[in-house]
Amino acid sequence: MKRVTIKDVAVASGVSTATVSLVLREVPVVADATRLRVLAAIERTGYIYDRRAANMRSKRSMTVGLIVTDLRNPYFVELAMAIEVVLQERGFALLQGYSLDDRVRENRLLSVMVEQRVDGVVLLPAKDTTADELHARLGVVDLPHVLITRRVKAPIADYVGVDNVRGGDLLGEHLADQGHRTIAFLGGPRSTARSDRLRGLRAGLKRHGLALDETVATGATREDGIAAVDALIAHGPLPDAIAAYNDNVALGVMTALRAAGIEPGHDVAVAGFDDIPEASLQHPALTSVATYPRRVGAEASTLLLERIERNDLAPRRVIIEPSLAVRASTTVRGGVSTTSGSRRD
Amino acid sequence: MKRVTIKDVAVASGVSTATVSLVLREVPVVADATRLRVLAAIERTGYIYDRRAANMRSKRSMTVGLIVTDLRNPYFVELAMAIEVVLQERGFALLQGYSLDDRVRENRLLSVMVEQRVDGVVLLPAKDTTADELHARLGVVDLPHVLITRRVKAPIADYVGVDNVRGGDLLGEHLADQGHRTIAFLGGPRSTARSDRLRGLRAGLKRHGLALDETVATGATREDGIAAVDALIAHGPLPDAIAAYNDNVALGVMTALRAAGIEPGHDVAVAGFDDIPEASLQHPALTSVATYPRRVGAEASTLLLERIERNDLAPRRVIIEPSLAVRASTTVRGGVSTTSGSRRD
DNA sequence: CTGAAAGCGCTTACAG
DNA sequence: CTGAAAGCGCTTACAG
Repeated sequence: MKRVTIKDVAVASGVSTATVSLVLREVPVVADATRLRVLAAIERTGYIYDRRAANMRSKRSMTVGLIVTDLRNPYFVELAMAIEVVLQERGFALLQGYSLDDRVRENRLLSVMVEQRVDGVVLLPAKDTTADELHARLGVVDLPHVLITRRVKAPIADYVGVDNVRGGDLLGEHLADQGHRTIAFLGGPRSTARSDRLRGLRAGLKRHGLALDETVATGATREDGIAAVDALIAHGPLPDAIAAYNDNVALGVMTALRAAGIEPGHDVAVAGFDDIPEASLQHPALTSVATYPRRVGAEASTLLLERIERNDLAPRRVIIEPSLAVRASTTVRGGVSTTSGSRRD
Repeated sequence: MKRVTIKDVAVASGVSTATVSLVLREVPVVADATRLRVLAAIERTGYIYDRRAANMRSKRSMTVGLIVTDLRNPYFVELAMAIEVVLQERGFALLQGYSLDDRVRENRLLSVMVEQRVDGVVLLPAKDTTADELHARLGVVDLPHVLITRRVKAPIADYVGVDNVRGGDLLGEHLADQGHRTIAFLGGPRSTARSDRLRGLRAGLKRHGLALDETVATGATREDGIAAVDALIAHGPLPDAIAAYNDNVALGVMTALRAAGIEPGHDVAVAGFDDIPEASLQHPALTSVATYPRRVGAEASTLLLERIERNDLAPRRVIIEPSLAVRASTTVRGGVSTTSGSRRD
């Protein structure tokens, strides 16, 4: 059975294909009587619009690419879903892929997206992606794109991220305020996010005359948090507080402490970054630096849509201000009991 | 600047566009000398393949649609990522969307995918999706598709899921074996998965002369688990064991118990379904019925690829056998201490 | 092994 | 307000 095309509809309604096209795109020039006749023919023939053919001719694809590293981090899930919802509403289809933090996979995904002629790309770069690489893939073909969350050196693209230095600083201040004197930082892959968080944390603590015990960079998973605590316990006395690279790691930290008979929040304070939904749903609830993935996603979508309209804009940067969600995991031990609510953006 | 096309490459290398096309598709008939000349011209001109144009002519799109409800459930994340990896390897681009369990959103996503002429669709149906609807969207246009995880009534499509009755039965047996006498089932939206799990659980318990206290159906989130426990506590004495609709709910259950000063695993046994990665990373580690999302994803991908090749196959069903991952959350109290390892598929 | 021509299903000027 | 013709960038028969 042959596919029904615009031509069949034209014949069935006694008009030209151009007129059918006008009706389909709801261009308001068509006379009402004609329009109704065409719509009836569409109904009758079971015609289905071929957006690919349309886009091919009109040089748009109404498709956007979205690459994140790994959805097993709830932070990335929030980000991806926020972007999907916004772009969906604007009529775009989303070509999505996961780089698994692997440059080779990332490159392959970008190639496919370029060959499929997406109108633009939102990219959370793999941890070792370079600006040169992005230029070769996207810059050369002049494809609108915006980077999120992770910076690359010498960027020449739009970027949306959070002020991680500020976030670290907020947390440092808070931990010092709560009377914690020895603080360790655990987990996280070497990245701009990690070094920024660490730097801010140091600055916040320093103002109170405190320093930081850094431990080795690892990954960003719960397993990494567990491993880091196991290593910490093997090494010697525990710190008063543990600041984790992110909430995923922090949740691993809480599990490992508990497994060792140490009550998180009570015996050792624990805090994380991102304020993923799970953070407020722990007991004790986890103090966390909120980094607003939904807002990052919304901003990134907006920037991309603007750039798709006109790609001659200078590179822009949107930096989201973090905030601290104070909860029981850092306040019980210090004695300053707080009934801080959860917050969601 | 004009886009470089196959025509430019043809001119630059002194052959016809047909020959360039043969080179691009690596059809092995082209003479080596010619091939090299064309490849050089591609390099020189900076030509980039337009897969959309190619697909349009050849009636394939090399694109597959994937719709899941909500990535905030780690089970769906595993599923989505497994499918992405398999199809990516086979050269397909993935158009992904989230229905948020909303039929209207699901329908819009399906429309877009159909209009974009995807080669096939993998769908995790929203909870109230009907077979009629799917037929109207997909059946009428003869679009290959496979349903996963949730059944719809009177299906006429390929389906991959897990044997939830069997899973419930395994858990019922285990809880009875461990000496738990009063058991409650908490959470979950009304769906085939829920009623199957419940039915199996009842059967397993019944063999040991035990019955089940069912509570109301809710959602499938941690919040739902917390709310269910709060209601349970308000109502009266706690059961020996709580079987949660899924691990998400079970984790909420553990949090709520702990917040009430009740130690999960020690004071009340807790178990879930799915064996998401977090399950084995809790303390106490969570007993869970493993439902193998990665395997479901892999099977679904295979079925879809086969159906894209030939769509006249009769509907097929693949039912994955669940297994029980026994951990401390159900074994400590019963005294039968088990050092069951974690398992991942 | 290579080329000339037609065609995939639309939209886009351009006429009228 | 509507139509005839050309064209988007490829692949597909068909010749030779």
